[in-house]
Amino acid sequence: MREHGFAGFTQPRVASEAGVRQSHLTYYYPTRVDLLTAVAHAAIERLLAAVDTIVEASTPKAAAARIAGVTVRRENTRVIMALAQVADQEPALREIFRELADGIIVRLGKLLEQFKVKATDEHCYFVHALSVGMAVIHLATAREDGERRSARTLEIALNLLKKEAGK
Amino acid sequence: MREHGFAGFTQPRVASEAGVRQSHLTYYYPTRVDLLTAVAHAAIERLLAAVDTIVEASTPKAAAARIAGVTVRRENTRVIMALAQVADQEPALREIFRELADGIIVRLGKLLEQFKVKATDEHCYFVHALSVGMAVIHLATAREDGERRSARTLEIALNLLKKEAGK
DNA sequence: GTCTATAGATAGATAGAC
DNA sequence: GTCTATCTATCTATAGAC
Repeated sequence: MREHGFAGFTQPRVASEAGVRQSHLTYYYPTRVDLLTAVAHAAIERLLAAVDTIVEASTPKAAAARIAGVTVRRENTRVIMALAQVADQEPALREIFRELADGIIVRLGKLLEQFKVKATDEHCYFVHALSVGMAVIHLATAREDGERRSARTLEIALNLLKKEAGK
Repeated sequence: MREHGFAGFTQPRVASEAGVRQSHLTYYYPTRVDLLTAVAHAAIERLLAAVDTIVEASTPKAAAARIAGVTVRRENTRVIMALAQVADQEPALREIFRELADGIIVRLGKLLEQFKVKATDEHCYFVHALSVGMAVIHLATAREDGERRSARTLEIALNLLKKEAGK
């Protein structure tokens, strides 16, 4: 999934990568959705861990750079995006994505508080959505200046929030 | 694609919906990518038209509401997201998405200028990414308060930009 | 030029061997 | 419990009929 996205994620391929027969894979994951659910859990744990390292940033500029770094990891975006599409059609995965979203909001809350920025859920959601959007746009357009652009835009956003809080 | 997303978009289904045989569909669109490219052109034209109606909004609040309305049209997001994933793997579609991104930036520029907001490309990109992110999060989580949340967040964002410009 | 029968490949799932 | 041969469904693409 990291390489070929949703379309490339098939039982035969996964089995082959894992060194087992496709027919054996279905013993552990009887249906395709079972397998996707397991992948979703793993991917989300990974992503939240990445967000945790962002929270450690000490300045808004450093945080912006770290978030930008995550948004341009295309393999990462590819996986989450593929899973998001499954979530759109599968209630089980949707639940996992709600937990992911909540987890990110909590972590961003800590980050913003650290910078003495007003950290309501709405402000956290704002930063979250902005980051997701940049990641998706980067995946689809693959522009070379993606990371710089993301970092600059995040800096602008965090600064705006800071000024808002300063009043 | 509007209903079942990327996974449901197959030649047999499209052909059936169109009232022709699958084998006939391949006469007009020899390969799957040809078909996807045609769909991308149509979807993007549609989306830009929607953005055009947003630009007509006379107040930031009205604009926020209209953008929020677009972000929660799930069938819409489903299509664009599916195509974005194809773009990730197909250079031909990537080019189309770059044009889409540029088209949106231009239109948002007009919108922001209308509100006397500093409308650099970066500020437009900011609003674009924020909107994309909200749409994707809404697709994956399907929360009921999605539209209100989107509208509120966009209002906050536009207000922040306005204050920035007021200085 | 328009359309279809058919091929060729690959997907996901199951019944059953060990 | 672990693993596989095999079945069925479905997909994309082509060669060729009209």
